[in-house]
Amino acid sequence: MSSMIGKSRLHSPHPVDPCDTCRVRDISACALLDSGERDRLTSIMQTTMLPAHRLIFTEGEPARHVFTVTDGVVKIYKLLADGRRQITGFLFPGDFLGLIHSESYAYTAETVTEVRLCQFPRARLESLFDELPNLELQLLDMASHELVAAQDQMVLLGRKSARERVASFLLMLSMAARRQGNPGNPVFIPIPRADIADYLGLTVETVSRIMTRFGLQRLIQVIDDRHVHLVDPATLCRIAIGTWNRTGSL
Amino acid sequence: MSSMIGKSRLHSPHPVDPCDTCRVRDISACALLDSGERDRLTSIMQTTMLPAHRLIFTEGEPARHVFTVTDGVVKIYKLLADGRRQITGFLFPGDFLGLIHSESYAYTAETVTEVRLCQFPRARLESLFDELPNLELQLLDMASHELVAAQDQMVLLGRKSARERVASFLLMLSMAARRQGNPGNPVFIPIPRADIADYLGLTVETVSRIMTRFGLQRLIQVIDDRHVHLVDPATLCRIAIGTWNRTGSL
DNA sequence: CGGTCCTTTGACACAGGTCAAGTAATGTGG
DNA sequence: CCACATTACTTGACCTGTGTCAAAGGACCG
Repeated sequence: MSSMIGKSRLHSPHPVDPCDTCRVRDISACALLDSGERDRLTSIMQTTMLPAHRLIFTEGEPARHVFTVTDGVVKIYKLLADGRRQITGFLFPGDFLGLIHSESYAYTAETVTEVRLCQFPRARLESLFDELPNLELQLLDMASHELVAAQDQMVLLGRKSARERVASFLLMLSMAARRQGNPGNPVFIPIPRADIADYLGLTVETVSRIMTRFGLQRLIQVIDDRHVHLVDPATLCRIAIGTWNRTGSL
Repeated sequence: MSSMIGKSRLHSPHPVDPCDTCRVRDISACALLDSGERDRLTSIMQTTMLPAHRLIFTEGEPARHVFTVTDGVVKIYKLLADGRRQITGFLFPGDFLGLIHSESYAYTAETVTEVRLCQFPRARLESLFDELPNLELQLLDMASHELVAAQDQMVLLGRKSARERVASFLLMLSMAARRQGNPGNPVFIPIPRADIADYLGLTVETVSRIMTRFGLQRLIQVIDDRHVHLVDPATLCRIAIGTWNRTGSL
């Protein structure tokens, strides 16, 4: 059965305070837009800093803004009535948030670390569609990439073993770091075990046990809770994709 | 005029069945397009009939076409190296297939029943983007609905018990039937157990056992392999959403 | 110091997987 | 029409990977 770990702890109910906001720069990762078009975009956006463990918006809330993450890590999740939680994704700098074709958000978003966000009022963003036709294309592009990621996650959740899930997760983090220009190998894990568990469909205990086992098997070296050196990334990768069954004596 | 996200359905003058909003609709029936625009679309499309259990395209294959299902059921899935399979979705009439912003398909698509498809050459579809600006918006709409569905499926796969998954599945089928104007209650299950299992992240045996248990508990009445009467849909629904823990003596 | 939170570890339980057998429906060839 | 595969589904007995529960160590903090 599923876990119902620590839901209350995670809900610090402080929505975005507009007073925190101040206008800054952003590129918003739109390769399709030229500089004039980007200026048009930046003109309607607002930058916000949020501390860790802060709600950005909740499932069902009217969707008034769309965001991009410019710094830090955000998690998005859905809850079942009894508190079971599934984290459907982590967002890193450059990722888009709240792109939902409906009046209300379909999930809850919360900061994991301290986060810098760019906020676009949805109404004004949509009014730019006529003006910036490439914008829609860009959004479509993003949505279909998210869809691909979602399908990979369904494979992970439906068909992978716990070891395979954890291996996939470590490699995912490593790649995310590299994409941001950070070193991918001593992997920095800005995400607590409870969130990893709820992302992988496991319990904290299982995640913890697998990490120690990977350590004993010399696949990784656990530096501390938040830092892991990938000693044998090739094997980890084969574990992650489901080629590699030897559990070893451990 | 509706250049606003979500306008097509949510701001429509007619009240809509909430079930309707859960699914992507046929692109050529798209509300955003006028009849001339629809003609433009139909001019580049081709209709095909396929028998059951036929590959439509495979993961990794160059994505040359985009499809809509007009009749029958299609499954899309991904495989792990050792043959484990995760079905990431079933497509019913009106659903869109192959909407991928990349050179190759991200998953395999196969007919479950006999199927009628409309085929659009991707290159020609994309060249219509300038001509029919609403088309992109419609595609964005579809993609974001699929994304919502994908997130629900992640909750199911990551956090729901076997009973909860099977209950969710039966209700999903019932709603899909109703959306197509068919009776939703004696549910017709055009999908073999093996496919149900690979969709729910279970085994055939477990699916089978749960179905009989639901029968013994008078929640459903199994007419035959492919027909089930939902005797107590309310309880099934509470099971599906995770409110209802009594396993009963069975 | 004594709390609180996060993580790890151990002992144990159980949901669901595995393996194997049995039944029913359908098709196939003679 | 009958043997006889073949395929799909169910059922039972058993096993195992993860979940559950409980405890303990560290880090941080007022």
